Amino acid sequence: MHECQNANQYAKELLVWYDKHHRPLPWRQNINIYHTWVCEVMSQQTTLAVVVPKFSEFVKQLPTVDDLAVCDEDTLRQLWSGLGYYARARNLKKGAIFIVEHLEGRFPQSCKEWLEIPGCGLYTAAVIASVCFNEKVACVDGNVTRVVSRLLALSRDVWGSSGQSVIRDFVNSIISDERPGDFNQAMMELGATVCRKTKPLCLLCPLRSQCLASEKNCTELCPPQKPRRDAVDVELFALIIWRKATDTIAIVERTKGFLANTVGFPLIPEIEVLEVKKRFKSLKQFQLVELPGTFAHNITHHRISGKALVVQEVEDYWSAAVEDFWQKLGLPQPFYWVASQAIATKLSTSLDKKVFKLFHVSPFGHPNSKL
DNA sequence: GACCCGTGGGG
DNA sequence: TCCCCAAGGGT
Repeated sequence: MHECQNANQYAKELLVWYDKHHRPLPWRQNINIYHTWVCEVMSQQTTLAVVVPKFSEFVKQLPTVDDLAVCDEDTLRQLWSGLGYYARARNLKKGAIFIVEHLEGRFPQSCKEWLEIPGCGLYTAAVIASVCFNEKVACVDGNVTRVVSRLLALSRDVWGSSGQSVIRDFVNSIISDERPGDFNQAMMELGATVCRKTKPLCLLCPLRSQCLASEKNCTELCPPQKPRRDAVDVELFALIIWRKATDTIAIVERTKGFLANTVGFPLIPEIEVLEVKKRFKSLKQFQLVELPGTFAHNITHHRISGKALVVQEVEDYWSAAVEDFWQKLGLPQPFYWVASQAIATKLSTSLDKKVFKLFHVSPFGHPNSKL
């Protein structure tokens, strides 16, 4: 097992290094519970270079938990645009509402209490509790897992729940008594900048003399690679349903599956396109144009290849039969009409922006061009 | 435990 | 161009 006299040594060396070398991230300037919460949720599975500007804009537009709790969905989506994993934004707002409505706007004070907040798991609750409340609780993310697996030369699986427990127990055994928050951030910072996945900079590492993987020269084997799913190819169509009379375009709220909790163009599997085309073609009020070109987009392990179909209503039809027809088409609901000039500002997902680009550059599709 | 969910940046 | 991946959490 790990000896206690070493525990202080790990923390001591690490904190000396951290004080000297940590990056000046915006949320590190002065500790703010709301800021810490927002930046940690934003940072989940996301690179910090992308997070930093998004974080600043987010807390500028929504400075307090009260602002977040009452913000409109469109604002939230725009602030989250480019970050992905949109459930995080939904949970963040749910958490804000919970804090405002059930905790009288007072933030939870411990790791255990933070675990009750939507979107806060073991990692996030531990970071907030240690950084904001000086709670001595280990936080274990991908960086920390890598650092510890090398310190202990663990080449067996460390990503499953039992492996994560081993990592967490070890970190709890060496965590600083005086500065648990800085210690946790230091472990992550070390993993991000020195104990990197590939080409670790062992010569710069403050823990080198205590690192078994460095000693055995086996950093490449520790930790073992996370298992990954094979990519799956998906073909789909985006529908650009455009009312000429009002110059508006149909936007749907996606409630499940890909891009849940976002709004954008209706998406249908390639295999259903024929049926949809047939239904529109049976009505003289519509003209169909399949835009030239395709767009490529990845969602987790799905490799999406997409095309866009413009469905233009050249004579009035929707005003009378819209609800019924929409339902018969099996398109996502609810939907609403957005002025074509305002479409670009409504879209928040990368996929929708790619679709819009196909539309915008096309002589067949541009709202300002004559069809 | 298995599987789900986005995106931008880097090699 | 293509593949890899990053300060995870929910179901």
